[in-house]
Amino acid sequence: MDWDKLRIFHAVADAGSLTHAGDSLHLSQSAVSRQIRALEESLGTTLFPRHARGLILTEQGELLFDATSTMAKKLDAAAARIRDSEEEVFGELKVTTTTGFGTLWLAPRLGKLYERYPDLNIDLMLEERVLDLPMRQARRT
Amino acid sequence: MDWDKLRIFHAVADAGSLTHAGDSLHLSQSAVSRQIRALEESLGTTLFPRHARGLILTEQGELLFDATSTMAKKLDAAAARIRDSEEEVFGELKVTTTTGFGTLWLAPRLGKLYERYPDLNIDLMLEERVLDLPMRQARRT
DNA sequence: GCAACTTACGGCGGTCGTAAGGATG
DNA sequence: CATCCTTACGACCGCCGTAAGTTGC
Repeated sequence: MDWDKLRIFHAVADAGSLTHAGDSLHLSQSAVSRQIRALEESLGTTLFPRHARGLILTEQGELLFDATSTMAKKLDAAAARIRDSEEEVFGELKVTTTTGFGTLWLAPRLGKLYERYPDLNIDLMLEERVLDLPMRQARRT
Repeated sequence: MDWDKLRIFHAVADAGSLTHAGDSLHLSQSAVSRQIRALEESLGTTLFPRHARGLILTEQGELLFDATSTMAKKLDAAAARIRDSEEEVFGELKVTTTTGFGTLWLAPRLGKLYERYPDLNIDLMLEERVLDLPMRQARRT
């Protein structure tokens, strides 16, 4: 089963017509029609009565629409939480390392890290000696 | 957002590796890899740490996995209920109509109906006169 | 007749699988 | 060193959009 067809179906059931759903999905009416037909075939059932003026869900359609509504809701909530969780990474990060390692390995990778977490303040300290970590000179402030 | 990628993601998180997920999805490992990458890009986050021996979910991955688990569960339940609801149609259906209509319009369509509901027993009575419906001669037995 | 859905068809985009490259334990 | 993931590449499948046909009101 292709889950993306469920997304299409949900839009159609929500919009009440293939045409309107196609607009909001940026898809042609025929594309939506084919997706729905394929979904119906994979489920072995009819989701919408044939040829109604405004589409009405069958009993099976209602069942599926309940499911896709929950799915859409869960997905939105999760996406929102994911976005939030990314913003949680901030503050200062103090890093100490040897010059060679810092230059050759670390520096090229810091760009991506900073790109992902703009609120992260990175303090890179390059020295030839290795800091004594138990002394807590390298810590998150 | 392509919902089908969520299905792939769910299989991967469930299996714990791209390779194993590919097996159960009947997809190659590289295909799965690309789907996951595309999903990560569309979400702007990282779902799995790079290059771990057995894949481990990031915090965002856990969030998404919660959602897809619920989605998969809802979908399965709905699909089961849909299958059940189809089996509810059974019994005998007594149909009366004029010969012309029955032959030209109705008969070709009964095949599909019977195909969908094998438990439905159709009793087709062709007559030239129209039955008097209020007399309850056409009823569901 | 109009508005909506279905279906046929040609074209293009996307995804697949294979295979080679790089990383990890 | 074995296993897993990533990436490059060529090919193919499938889906899209257009447009014509059909149905219901």
